[in-house]
Amino acid sequence: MAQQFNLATQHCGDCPIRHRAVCARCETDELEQLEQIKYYRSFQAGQTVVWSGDRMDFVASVVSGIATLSQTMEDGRRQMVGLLLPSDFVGRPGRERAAYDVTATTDLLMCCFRKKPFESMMVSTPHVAQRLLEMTLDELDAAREWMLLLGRKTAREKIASLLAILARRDAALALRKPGGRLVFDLPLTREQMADYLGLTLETVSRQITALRKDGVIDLEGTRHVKVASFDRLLEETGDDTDGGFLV
Amino acid sequence: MAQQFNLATQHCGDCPIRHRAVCARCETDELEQLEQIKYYRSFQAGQTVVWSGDRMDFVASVVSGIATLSQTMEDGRRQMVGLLLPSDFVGRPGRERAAYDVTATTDLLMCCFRKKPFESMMVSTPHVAQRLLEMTLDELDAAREWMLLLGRKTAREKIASLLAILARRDAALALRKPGGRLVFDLPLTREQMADYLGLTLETVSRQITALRKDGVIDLEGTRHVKVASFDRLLEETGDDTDGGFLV
DNA sequence: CAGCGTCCTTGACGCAGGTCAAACGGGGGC
DNA sequence: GCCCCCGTTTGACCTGCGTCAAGGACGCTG
Repeated sequence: MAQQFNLATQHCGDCPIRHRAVCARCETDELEQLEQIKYYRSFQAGQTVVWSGDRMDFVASVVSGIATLSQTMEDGRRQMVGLLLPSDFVGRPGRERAAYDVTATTDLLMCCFRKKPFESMMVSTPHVAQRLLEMTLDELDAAREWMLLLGRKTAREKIASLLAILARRDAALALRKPGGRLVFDLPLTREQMADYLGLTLETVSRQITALRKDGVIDLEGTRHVKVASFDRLLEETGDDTDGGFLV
Repeated sequence: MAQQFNLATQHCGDCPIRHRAVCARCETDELEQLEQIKYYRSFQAGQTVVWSGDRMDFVASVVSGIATLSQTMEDGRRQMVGLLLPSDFVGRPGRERAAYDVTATTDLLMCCFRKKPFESMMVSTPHVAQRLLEMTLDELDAAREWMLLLGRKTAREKIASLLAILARRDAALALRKPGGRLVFDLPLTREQMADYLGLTLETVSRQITALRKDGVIDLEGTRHVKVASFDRLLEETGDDTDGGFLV
């Protein structure tokens, strides 16, 4: 299912996320250094990678699959605060314990770096630190976009926004433009979507049904989505349609 | 009102945010470099610093006063996505245009760096880049905390959380512990609080009244807050009371 | 094939918070 | 002193989404 790139003989040069992950800017000698402190770990769909508050002695890149970051309140209310896709970075140099629950929502392969030596590399090899800064700034922008969604959008707009993000990402992976018709699979259950959007799973289900009835999307089974017109979907997100995306 | 530190003869060595801003880690020779590309700008309460989408040829540190970052939807719904206090950083190296509206909510003094030379320094002086990464990671954590608030907290919990943050920060500036009784002024109008919390100003007003009636806070006029018991306030935020704060 | 578990949908109902409207209060200008 | 403006409070009403509950679709196991 996930591209099984051989765990015994992995070389960074062959890595599918080589050009987008935290190592993107590294020269070959820097890669060799990274190679010495890295190891792979894989998780099954549904498994927890770490619990918030746990000691965490590595940082990592997602190689394949999808993971989530989430926070839980004492009474069980949960909010997802990050959706990690291939090439995304997990963990914070200089921090000893995980600040969030990290969960594999699909089968997941992570490229882990031992924290201590990684922290040294942060100082010695600027290319790693530079790339990490860039990625962190992107994440901050995404988080702020998400704050607008959580604070001000209606349930329908939230669903449309999530679908638009997933569609865009899917198109990006397949190197297509998200212009016309799109087809993709939802990588999240209704409950996970609800946790992402600050809704209940019932509301998610109802709004998806509504978007289907209104012809914005088409569903085959419960996860397979067809978007007839991406522009139509965008109209439903409440975002500026015309305004170009920065980034 | 703001500590008027003389704009004509400013030296980084005397700067009130010297030890906490993006320049915190710099040695004296690095400071001298920064000094050559910096200039001060001040804004009156209510003024806009930049509009989202505007060209922005500087990055900056807040020296004194408070600024906000916010996003606005076409129909006028607004969400604050950042509250900038002294030492906080504004702008993104490598980006040409502002991604958010930046507004001065009090009289504001900013230490601006011309973007081009600042970007060169990012490469040449690792201390600047390191500090910026650290600050950005902190901001990302704060943003994620805020996502939990926006997505899952009740109106009362939102208000209590905001008050707790303001109280904590005020105590930090004054070098006191937020243990017992606290007194501070709200730096935001009810409407700005609403924009921060994803509420309407009416709901903010009602919940503040409710907290006052329940003896959690005490109000003198409309902005001056007394917190009898910080622990009591924390109970109202919905957060883990016991759990230590990471950071 | 029956039985079960997981995920999803749908309906009925209630309430937290949004909307609309009116009025208050304090500070500044004249 | 008076007026006006802005931020704020309060009330009455409404509605979007949450809650609770039931049932359907699908896949897995025995």
